[in-house]
Amino acid sequence: MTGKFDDAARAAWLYFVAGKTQDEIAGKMSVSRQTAQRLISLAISERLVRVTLEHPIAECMRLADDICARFGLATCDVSPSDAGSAQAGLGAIHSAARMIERWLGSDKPVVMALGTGRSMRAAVDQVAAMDCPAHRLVSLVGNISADGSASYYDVISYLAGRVKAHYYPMPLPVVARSSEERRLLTELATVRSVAALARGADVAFVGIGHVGPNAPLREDGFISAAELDDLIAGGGVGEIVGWVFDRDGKVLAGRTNARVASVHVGDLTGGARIAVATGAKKAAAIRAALAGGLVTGLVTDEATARLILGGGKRGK
Amino acid sequence: MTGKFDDAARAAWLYFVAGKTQDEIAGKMSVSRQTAQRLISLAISERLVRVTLEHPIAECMRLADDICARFGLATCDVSPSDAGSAQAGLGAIHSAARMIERWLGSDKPVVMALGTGRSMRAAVDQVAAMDCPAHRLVSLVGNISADGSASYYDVISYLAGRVKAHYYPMPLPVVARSSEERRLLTELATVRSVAALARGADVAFVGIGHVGPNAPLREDGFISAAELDDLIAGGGVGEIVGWVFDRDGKVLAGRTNARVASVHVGDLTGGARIAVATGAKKAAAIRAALAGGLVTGLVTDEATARLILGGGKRGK
DNA sequence: AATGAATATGAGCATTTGCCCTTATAAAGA
DNA sequence: TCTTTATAAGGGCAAATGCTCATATTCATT
Repeated sequence: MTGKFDDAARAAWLYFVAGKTQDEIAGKMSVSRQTAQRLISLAISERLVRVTLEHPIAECMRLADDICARFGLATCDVSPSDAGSAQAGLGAIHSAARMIERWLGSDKPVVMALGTGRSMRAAVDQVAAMDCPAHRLVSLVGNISADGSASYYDVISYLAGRVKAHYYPMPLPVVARSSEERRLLTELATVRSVAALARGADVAFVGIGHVGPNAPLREDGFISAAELDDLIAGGGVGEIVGWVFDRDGKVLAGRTNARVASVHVGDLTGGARIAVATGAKKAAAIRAALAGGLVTGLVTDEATARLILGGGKRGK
Repeated sequence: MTGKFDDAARAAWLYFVAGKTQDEIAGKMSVSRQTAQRLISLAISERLVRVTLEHPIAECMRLADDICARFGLATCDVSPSDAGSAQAGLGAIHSAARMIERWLGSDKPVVMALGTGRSMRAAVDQVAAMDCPAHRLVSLVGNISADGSASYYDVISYLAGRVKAHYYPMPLPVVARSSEERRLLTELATVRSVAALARGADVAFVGIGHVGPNAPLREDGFISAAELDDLIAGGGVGEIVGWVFDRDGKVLAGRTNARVASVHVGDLTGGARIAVATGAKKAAAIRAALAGGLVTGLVTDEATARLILGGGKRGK
C-alpha cells in the first residue's frame, strides 16, 4: 500500500518533470482525471514540489549588492515585488523560507534562533517538511502574551514540528511588568540556559517591527498606547524582538527596553543575524537596524529595498 | 533597458511563485497576455525556473537503498519511471543533471571528468547555466570519431560553455588503429597531462553502453561488426568510455581494449565515479559494472533498478 | 446494526493556457 | 529609398485545468 504523499509526489513528478497532462497521468496511475488533479494540487500545497528561479533578476541583484555595500552586510536577498497584490512581501517570505531550509539542510548540527512576528510566521509556514533531529531551534523572545496566553504567532513550535527538530521556547512575557520582574525572570535557570543557547546560535532569523502608528508591539498588546508614544518621543523608530532602537540603530536606554525579557539580537555572538522585513512602513526601521549593525543579513523585496536605499533616487 | 531573460524570469516568478495568472502578469508588466505566456515559456525552456521534487518517493528510495547495499555503492539515485513514454530515461537524466549542478555549485574548485554518450549528452543539456570559472571539466574519452570528425555527442564543450568552466578535451580517437598507435598517442605530452588530470578528478560522470546487438560502440562507428562479434564471443557485456568488460565487471584483456585510448574509469583515484544509465538493454551491463566496482554511484530509473536487482523478483 | 461525521470520488462548467496563423515592426541589403 | 527578410506582437480557438457541487464510501460510535 503506497502512501498518499507518495502518489502525490509521483503525479507531480509526471506532471512537472515529465510534462504529462493530467489525463495521461490519470491513465498511467489508473485514477480519474480529477483525482490526478487533486494529487498534483496536494503536492503543491504540501510543498512536495518546489519551483525555484535559477536566473537572478538583474535589478534585484543590483539592489541587493547596493545594500550589502552600503551597510556592510554579509548577505542580502532582494526578491521581485509583487506590486499591488494582497500578498505584500510574499517574495521575501518565500526566499526567507528557502534560506531557513538551506541552513537546516546543513550536515552538521545547527543552532537556529528565531524571533516572531507576522513575517516570520509566514516564512516558516513555507518551509518544506524535513527531518533534522540534529538541529536545535531556540526562541529569542517569550511566547507569553500580556494576558498570559501563549499565542503571538508561535513561530518556533510550528517550525520545530515541521522539520522535526528540538526546540527551546522561552516561557516568558515579551515585556515584563517591571525591570525587577525582568531581572527575576531572566535569572531563572531554565531561562538562562535557553538564553545562553540563543546567544551562541549559528544563525538567527528575526522580523523587524516599526515603532509608530500601528506598531506591531502595540497592536499585539505588548505595550500600551502611552508607552508607544513615549518610545516615539524618545526617538524609537523600530524594534527587534521587542528591543526598540532609534534611527541610528542604537537601542534606547530605559523606557520599555528596561523591561524587555527577550534576548537582544545584538548580544548574539558570532552567528549570522538575518532580518526578514518588507513594507514601506518598515523602511525606516530596517534602515536603522542596518545602520546600527544589529543584523548581518537582510531579506526583503524590491520596493522596500529601493526605499531603504533612499527613496528611489538611485533608481534607473 | 532590462534584458529579455530578466523579463522572463520576472514573469516566471509572478507565475510560479506568486501564483498569478498570465492575464494578471500581462497587466503588471504592461504586455499582452500572449507575450506573458511567451516569457514564461521562454523561462521554462531556458531553464530559468526549476521544479524539484522534495518528497522522496518511497519505492524509488527503497530500490536505491537495495542497490547501494547489494553493490556497496556510495550513492544511488532512482527516479520514477515514465513507463511507455517516448522519453525513456528522462527522469534519470534529470537527476543526473541536478547532481552535476550540485557538484558544480561547490565552493571549492572541482575537477569533473566526463564520459560521452546519449545519456550524458542529454544530461548536460539539462544543466542550468551557471558561472563557475574555478572548476575544470576534463574528458575521459577522445572526441575524434573514426572518420576524423569531432562529433560524437560533444558533451564536454557544451557543458563547459553552459557553466563557463575551463575544459580539457582529449584530442584522440576512441579506439586507435593499433595498440602501437595507442601507445604513441597516449604518450603525447598534452594527452598525458589531460589524462593525469582526469585520473585525479574529484568526480566522474560516465554513461554505460551495452555490448550486444546495436551496441552504441558499434552504432557510432568506433568498432566494426566483426570486432563487436569478437567482443561478445569474449564475454563482453558492457562498456564504459570504450573499455569493454565482462559480466563480472572485469575488463577484457586484449581485443579492442588493447587499442582503447580513453582513460579507464577504474584508474581514477579516490574521486566519486558515477554512472548514468537506463534501459532494459543496459541492465546486464550496469549490473556487471556495479559488481566489478567500476563505479561508486549510479543514477537510473525505477524500471532499470528493478532489472538490476534481478528481474523484479524483489518487487512489491 | 444504525447513525452520523468525515473523507474521497465523479461530473459539469467557467477559466486559463498553449499554440497556430495573421499582421505589424524592425533590421539588413541593394 | 525601397525591398526583402527576420523577428516580435496580437487574435482566435481547442485543449487543459481548477473548482464547486452532489454522491458514495469509510470509519467510529452508540
